Amino acid sequence: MSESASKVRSLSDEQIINRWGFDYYVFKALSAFRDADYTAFTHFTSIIENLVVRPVDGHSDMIVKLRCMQFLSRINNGDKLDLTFEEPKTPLESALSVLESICRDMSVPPREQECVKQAIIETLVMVCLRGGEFARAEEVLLRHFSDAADLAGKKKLFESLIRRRRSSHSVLQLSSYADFKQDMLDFIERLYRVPEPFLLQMLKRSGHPGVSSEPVTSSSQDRQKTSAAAEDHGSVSARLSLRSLRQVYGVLSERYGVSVSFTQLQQELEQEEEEQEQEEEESPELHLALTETQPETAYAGMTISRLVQEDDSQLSAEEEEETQIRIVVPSGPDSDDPEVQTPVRRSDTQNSECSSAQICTPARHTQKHNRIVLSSDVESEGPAASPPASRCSSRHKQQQKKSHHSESECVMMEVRCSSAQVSSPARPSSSSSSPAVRRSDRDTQRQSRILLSGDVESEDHAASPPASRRSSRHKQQQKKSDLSVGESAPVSTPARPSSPASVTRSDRDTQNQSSEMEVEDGGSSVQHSTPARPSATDAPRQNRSVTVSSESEDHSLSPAAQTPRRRSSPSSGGAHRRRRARWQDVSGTHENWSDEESLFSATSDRSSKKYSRKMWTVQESEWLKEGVQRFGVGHWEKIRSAFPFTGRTAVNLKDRWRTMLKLRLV
DNA sequence: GTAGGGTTAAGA
DNA sequence: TCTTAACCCTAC
Repeated sequence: MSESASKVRSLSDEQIINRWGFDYYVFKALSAFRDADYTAFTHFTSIIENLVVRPVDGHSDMIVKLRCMQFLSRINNGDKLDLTFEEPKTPLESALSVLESICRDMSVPPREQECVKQAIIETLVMVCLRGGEFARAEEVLLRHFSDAADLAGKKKLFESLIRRRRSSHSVLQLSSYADFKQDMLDFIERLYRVPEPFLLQMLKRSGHPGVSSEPVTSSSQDRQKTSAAAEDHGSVSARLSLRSLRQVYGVLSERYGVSVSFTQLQQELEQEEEEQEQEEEESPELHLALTETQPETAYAGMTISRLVQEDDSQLSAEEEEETQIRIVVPSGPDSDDPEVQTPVRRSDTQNSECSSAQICTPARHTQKHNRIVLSSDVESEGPAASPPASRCSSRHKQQQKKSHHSESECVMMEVRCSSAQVSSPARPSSSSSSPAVRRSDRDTQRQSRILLSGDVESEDHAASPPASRRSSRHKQQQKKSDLSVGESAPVSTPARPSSPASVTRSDRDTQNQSSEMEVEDGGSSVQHSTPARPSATDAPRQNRSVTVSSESEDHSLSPAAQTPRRRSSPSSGGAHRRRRARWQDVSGTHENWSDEESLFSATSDRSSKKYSRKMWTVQESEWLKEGVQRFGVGHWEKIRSAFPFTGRTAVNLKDRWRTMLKLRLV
């Protein structure tokens, strides 16, 4: 067998399946974008974002796809001037950077490149003007706007509007932002046509009725489809004979270069089943929960519970039960928003004046509501265009809800961290990729996230001085060993009130564990070599889960995960504690993933610039190594833009390289 | 943009 | 309190 084939064989089931999932969600995200269902788009990018922190079989076009997603995410948020993907750039400026990378990686005709660039810049100027940000408009105009003769008139006009502080002008209304988004999508699609994903093909081949690669058309439809798909999935698998499955697998695995044999998979499956059975003995409900049929729980609780069940076999039975109960409770009257359901659609905005504020608000609302949604599992979207005032009221609502549901939200965060990492459809993207889910003990970052997600919680989380942070950290650490994960509420300090954020620590840890994404890009896959570092009392990952499987063990050996900075609480007691200990053990640090790390998510609040530390993931280190191989040491900027680093500067790369050299990792 | 020394945050 | 990875600052 060829080397690559054996490499493929060495891939874990998770890597392969994540790759399928990745392809699928990229496909869906593009479809959603095409249908101007930007809410769904952000949901999908959020899923992708979470997916890629898990080990993924990184095939050749993965980076291209990631770039496209990055680009569209920035475009999608381009009318929100208060968001940033990379400070201090506006989303559209970030889009320009991504565009450069795209153009570098793929052969884009210079003419088209220039056109797209110019379109972005013009739109950015218009967005600034519409939003009354004249200084910024001027800056953009000076810094980016082409001096080409044919654009001189337009430039002059913009200059004049800036001078006169005019935020409305016929020119500004000529094109809507929604049109612009679609133009950018056209560009991406011209550049790279995403093939139909393997999973869809599988589903089609299974003869499953109603399966089409048609894009989602609206979030509500999406919901229906999603839930239908979820329901149907069970029946499909039930209907498929082993023989036909083997045939389909044969054909498709050949096409997609998956050379894990069917028999091998079967064996693994059997093995897993055995292990599952063992687990089942310990937590029979978990197994039950994995079935599609649900007890007559409220609708609202169902999907979330399934999410929990499908993914989080780490949850013990008792947790499971508790989780379900808690999730269902809040899905009361205020769990949905009647005024919602109006995504920004192209048709809507075409005729409208389409001021940036108008465009902005829905997304914000979405982001805000998502958290609620998450706990109620009723997807809702923000009102199409609500004035700031209504935002405020909705904010209050949110806060009220928060106080009511803080407990359940805690659970939700827990749910997310273990199960919904990859799959929560209700999870907002951008900021949302969870203000609260991310590193919570970073005031600045939390603050920025919070701001981004609609300022909902910002008041509660005023930045605290380092000292208090430290003390709160200590407190947490003290409590850590006593607290079970879901009980984070008591962990409250002025700096860190009891909120989902407190849970995020463990959440973070999980993410850390999963952060070492092994992209085996093409043939150059390099499993990260383990540095000879003492790995403390690495409690074995005894709580193996269906999702994490033995993968995580490999990862735990990675440098990032192996950093001695762990507070491994002695694993004693119930599953809570065991799991927690495991997270702590493999996490390396709770800060492996920070806000900026999200591939598609924006952060905001450029003002609060505080030193926050973000550990390097194995994946990033791999990129760096590859970059150095490709471009040579010292070309940090080139390397940075050649890989989808997020939140990393060239200097960061240089520093990391220095550290890697020091640690003899290279 | 990069190199290299200094500083800081956070785990041991 | 020590150690160290990540980050900052400044000179080039």
